[in-house]
Amino acid sequence: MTTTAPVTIRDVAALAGVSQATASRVLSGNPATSPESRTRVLSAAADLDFRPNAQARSLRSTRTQTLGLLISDVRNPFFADLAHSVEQAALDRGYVTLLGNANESTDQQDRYLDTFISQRVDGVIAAPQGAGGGSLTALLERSIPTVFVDRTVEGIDVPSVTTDGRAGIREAVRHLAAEGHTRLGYIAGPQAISTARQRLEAYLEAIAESGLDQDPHLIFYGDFRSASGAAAAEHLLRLGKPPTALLAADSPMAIGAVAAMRRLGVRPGADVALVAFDDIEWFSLLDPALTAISHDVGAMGRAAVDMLLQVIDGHRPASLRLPSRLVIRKSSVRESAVQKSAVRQAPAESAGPAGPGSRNDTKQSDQKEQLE
Amino acid sequence: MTTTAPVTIRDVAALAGVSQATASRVLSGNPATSPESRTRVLSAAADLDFRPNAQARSLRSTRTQTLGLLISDVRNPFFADLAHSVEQAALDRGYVTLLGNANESTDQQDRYLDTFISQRVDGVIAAPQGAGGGSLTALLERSIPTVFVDRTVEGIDVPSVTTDGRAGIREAVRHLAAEGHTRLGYIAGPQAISTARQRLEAYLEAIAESGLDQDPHLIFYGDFRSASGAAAAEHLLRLGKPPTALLAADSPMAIGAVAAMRRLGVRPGADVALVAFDDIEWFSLLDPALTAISHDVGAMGRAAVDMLLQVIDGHRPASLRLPSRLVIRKSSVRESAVQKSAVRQAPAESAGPAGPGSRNDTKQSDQKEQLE
DNA sequence: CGATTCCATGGAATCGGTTCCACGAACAGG
DNA sequence: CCTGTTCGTGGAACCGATTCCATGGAATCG
Repeated sequence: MTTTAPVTIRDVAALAGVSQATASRVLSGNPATSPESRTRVLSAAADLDFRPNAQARSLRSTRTQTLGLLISDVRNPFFADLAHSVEQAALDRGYVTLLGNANESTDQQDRYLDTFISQRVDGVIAAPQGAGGGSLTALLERSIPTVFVDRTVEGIDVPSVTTDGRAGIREAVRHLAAEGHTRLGYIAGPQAISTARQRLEAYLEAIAESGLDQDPHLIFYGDFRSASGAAAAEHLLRLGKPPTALLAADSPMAIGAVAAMRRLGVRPGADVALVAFDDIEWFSLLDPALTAISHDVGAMGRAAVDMLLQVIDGHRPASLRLPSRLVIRKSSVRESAVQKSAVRQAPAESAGPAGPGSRNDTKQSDQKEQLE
Repeated sequence: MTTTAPVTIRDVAALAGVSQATASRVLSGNPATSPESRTRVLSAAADLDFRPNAQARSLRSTRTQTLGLLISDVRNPFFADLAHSVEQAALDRGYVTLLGNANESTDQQDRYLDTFISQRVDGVIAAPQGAGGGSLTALLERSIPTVFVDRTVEGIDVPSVTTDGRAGIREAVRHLAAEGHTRLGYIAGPQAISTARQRLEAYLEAIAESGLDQDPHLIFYGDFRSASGAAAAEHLLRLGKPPTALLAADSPMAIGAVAAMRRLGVRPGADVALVAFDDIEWFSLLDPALTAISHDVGAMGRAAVDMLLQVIDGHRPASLRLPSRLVIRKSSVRESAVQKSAVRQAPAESAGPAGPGSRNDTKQSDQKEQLE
């Protein structure tokens, strides 16, 4: 338990027989160094197993090589995917990621943004919620490079990468209309969140366009978590004139809806159609497989990092809207029981590269194949 | 774009009419301050919207209020849950979490551990992999407080929170034996990881104990990712004498196995039984619902944080082994087609509080119920 | 060959907090 | 009334890097 004093750059310089300044230049890649001192410093650093103190470094240089990622919940598979792609893209460019879970709470969001400010992160990628107040303003007042991802905040003008849900939702509504549904139930997200507002708006437009029933009782406001999706399904399916199809504004609520339908003895697909916003790897494994509005989360995360680095470099990149599209599976297609059992044995979309097993292709790095 | 100089504690002190030292004492909660100067400093800080520079603070105080969490992949629901609980528990105690995804790669693990060292995190919670070499050793040589979670490394003696998989696996094997299976297929994890080794060992013991077939061809070594689970199922089910039940050592591989079984036209439960290690919220939503070995991830994360804080305080807490237990669902129970359709409408375990919709009860904080 | 540029280098200032230390005032005890 | 604590305070050192600036030697140029 001898607490040996940590190795500093002074020790490295001393061992290498050069000044502290030279050691620093070598170790931070400054070109103004002779090959001679370069080798001496590097070998001294290696001998001492020197690890520069990031605090000291960034105190002077005002760059931390750290970026903050604010999301609402890692347990939501969509955000887990997003966190993963952001983190990997950042790592590739030499940044580490500080992760903050707002837990769909504005207080905790502020708490994390404050932390990001104190930590002097070089930039922030945020899936924000609520209005523009609080620490979000503090962030911008300090002109800390920021980009929004997935969500935006009205009135705050920062570059963003979002999904254009409109196309997917319109496709979904048309698809359900084509299947003969006229009364759809919509499980909306919390209207404090931009994506929830946009999806609801797009939905309302789409049902008007397709001439479907616009009864406001068919809309239930959830909170983007699974429990509220369950409550929504129960409520909607117990209406006097229940809908024959449900559309959930995010995947956790769709999961909740599936659970509630099971409890109520309602079979998704056969009895009531179900469509989810956000496609998740294993949605195709449910029986019936879940129809979903899909978008490319990996691309979204990488684009957000690229964009943020541009902002850090002083540019002002244009916002990006990524497309969404409907992936039709069994949960929204009427069919007889016979067809159904046939389908179960060989589901339509499972053979191709879109199948669940092959979805890890974002980066086919080191897939050890097997070895028995 | 007027880049105003950031507010420092000097500015706060000047406005409050006290010295820098006093301002610092007030702002860091040092009791040796008069109520008089306390109010003056606090109001000055508020007026200027002062945010202390965490770098400067921790450079001098050698405490960063930051801890590093190293996991292998956030996209694995088990680790997402773990990350969430660790992060929340840490936040409650005033720490922020630096998240590192090793991506099941030792190189990336080292890269993140190096970052943690450079960032001078106050402690590290790691689900490690590989042998004890590399940056793991560097961490311990610097006596940086560390605890292992979920996994351990042979020969490295740090406190850990792990799951005792033995009981769950034995239960699972007995259950399958009782269902009449004699040839089980086992989808093992990579043997560089402690949990994979332990689970395999427990499995081998259990099948010997239950007198089941010990044919080594029935064991397939995957990599804890879904693609390898799919490969495993395909391989095992195409053997000359295929197994009648599969046991997967983690949930992504189980998901891959489900996908592969679908592709092969093999019905989980009815044709081949399937049991997964790690229970996931929506496993009960699959049809048939997946039998799984379950453990309390939230408790694991919280315990890891508690333990780490004790190590930081200079104590030497004892390691903790959390229990696992088998949750039997339809995927491992033989039944007739008639029973099956009845079950689909009201699955056995969905009514009670263990149902999927209610699984968010780890912390029933602010569940907005609904509002329509 | 002398003047000028180039370049690697070391000394010292610096980033923005925390903390050591000395000091003076207030207060309690004898 | 004098001594001994206690307590809040300010000045200054300090944490460990980066970076400004001056310097001297080598290389280049007229």
